[in-house]
Amino acid sequence: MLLHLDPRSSTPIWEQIIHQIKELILKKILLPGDKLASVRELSSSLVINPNTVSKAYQELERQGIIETLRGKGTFVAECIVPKADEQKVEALKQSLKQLVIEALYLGIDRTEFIKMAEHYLDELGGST
Amino acid sequence: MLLHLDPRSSTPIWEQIIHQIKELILKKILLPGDKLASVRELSSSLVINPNTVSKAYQELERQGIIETLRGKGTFVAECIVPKADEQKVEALKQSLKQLVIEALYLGIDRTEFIKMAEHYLDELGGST
DNA sequence: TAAGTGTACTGCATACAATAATACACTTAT
DNA sequence: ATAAGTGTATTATTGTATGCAGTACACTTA
Repeated sequence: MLLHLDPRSSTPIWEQIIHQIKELILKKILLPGDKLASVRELSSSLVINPNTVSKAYQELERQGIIETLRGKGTFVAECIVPKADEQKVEALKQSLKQLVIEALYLGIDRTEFIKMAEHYLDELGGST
Repeated sequence: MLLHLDPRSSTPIWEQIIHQIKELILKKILLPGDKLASVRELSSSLVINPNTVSKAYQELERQGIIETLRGKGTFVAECIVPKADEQKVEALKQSLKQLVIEALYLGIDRTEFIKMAEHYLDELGGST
């Protein structure tokens, strides 16, 4: 589990952990049933507080992405059937809109933006 | 200037103001030279503190999107030539990557995501 | 002169992130 | 049984960011 944290980022550490674990799962580097590093292991290797790792794991479990067994550890859950949470989809659309606005102000044109999106969709298995 | 704020959002009010003004400019609803509502006007109509509006205007001016003349008011600047700020482009790519991850976990597939992106690019004049 | 601009500053309340230091409940291996 | 390793819970503390309140200043226009 090689995670790269940026302490100077404005996004909280526990969110960075969530993002990267999700990415590893989408890329099939972490497979269903795989054991994650323990709270104390990960917190020690990242030199952060155990509570911060615990918070990330709890949120991932709340989303059904990992499962935790007391005394045994935390594991990648089976492939989840994504439920169309209309509220979250709407929030994602707003984020996408903001991203498009920022891109246009950075001089990124339509084709370039689409190309970037396709790149990440391919990288993360968006067509599987 | 019809702005819609969400006090319960986690994104700061001053950022929400920035986002919406940028959107109005991209949509050509606000044109170069147009006068924006004054700090006190806008803060009064939105029922927020004048300092919050001032912070939004200052950031917009720092980005070269509006111009402010003391005692006269703030105005939409001339069309800016977007400079390819490599650092900001890189940050935007990371945000896009996160957005793709979230979308996939929400069950949004490749074609649907691309369709959403194209919609906003069209709406905001990404091909002009 | 008066009213309307943007700006600057202090203080205050609130919320969140992150840490520190413990303690608890459970599982596994010895 | 015991010890070590799991996740979890609690309390306290620190730092940072947001937002508001209040006030004051400098400038432009009528």
